[in-house]
Amino acid sequence: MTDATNRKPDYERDLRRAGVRITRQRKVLLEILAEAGDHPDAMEIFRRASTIDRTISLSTVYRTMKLLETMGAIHRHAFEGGPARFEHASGRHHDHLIDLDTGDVIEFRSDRIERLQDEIAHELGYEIVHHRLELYGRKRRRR
Amino acid sequence: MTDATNRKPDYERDLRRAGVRITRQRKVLLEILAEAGDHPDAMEIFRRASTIDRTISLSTVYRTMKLLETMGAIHRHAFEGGPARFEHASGRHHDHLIDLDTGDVIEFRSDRIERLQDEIAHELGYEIVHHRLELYGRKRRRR
DNA sequence: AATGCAGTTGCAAATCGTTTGCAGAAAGAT
DNA sequence: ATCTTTCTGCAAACGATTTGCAACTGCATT
Repeated sequence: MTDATNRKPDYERDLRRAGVRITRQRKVLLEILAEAGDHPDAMEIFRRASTIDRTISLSTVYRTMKLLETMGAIHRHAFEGGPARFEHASGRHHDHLIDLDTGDVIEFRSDRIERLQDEIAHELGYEIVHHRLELYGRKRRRR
Repeated sequence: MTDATNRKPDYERDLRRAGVRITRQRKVLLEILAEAGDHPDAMEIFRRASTIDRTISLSTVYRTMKLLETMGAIHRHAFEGGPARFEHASGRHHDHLIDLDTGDVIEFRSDRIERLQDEIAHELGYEIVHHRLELYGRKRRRR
């Protein structure tokens, strides 16, 4: 349904289409999400937004994230039980490798793993709705 | 190191060995964890413990879970960003399939997936310390 | 069995991340 | 320009978890 191949998705159009208003603060947050190359949490998004629009509130960040999530525009992660971190849902599905030393998040995908997951769920009598695969590791000492 | 094949691990011995005291409340909590076939959260553990020992406090549940976790005696999960849920670490490693309708947690394991994960991490220049694979799905309509 | 002390507890208060009630502000249709 | 409805900021509420503290208790010692 949603065009998932575009580099920069037109969130505003989606929002308009969903009948929600395009407010100043939503524009700012959308912009930040589109530009974010990482996986910021609410506080970090709030900080970034504040530099553009001093009046934005943390509540609005949370409310907007929830809105965008239910619209399927972003994904919410909670690595290691930490605070929720967000990323735009524009690209292809992928999983995450978290660098335990730096906290960096590296994206990857494996069709073979996806296929195996489906097989397993199927064997157990289930249909997968979504899944979450997180690898936690550290850089291999380069010898 | 730790005997991972036993049905019922001797937590008490491990605790003693680690130089921590075997208190009345720890005995109760250990017992509950050993018996739990599910993945209870702190409040649920507290409830179960209360039926055995009326004086146990929720703080002690949390403190003990943290202690056992750092000892490697239990694992902590946070499915879908919910409250932490615990399980004893005695058995073999496994992943989880969460039934979205009932909340049931089904354990499974796949050596093939584990192997693929290692490969992927390796390709990215990483060594996996641990990982987390959660499948969220619903029972397949039996036709 | 009594003693001593560090480790442990229950309680209440604090903390963290997140949500919510409310009155005022501002989209967007008319 | 006006109206209706949605949205906002603020502060207070919230749920899960942690912590400070004074009282208590394992347990090693006499």
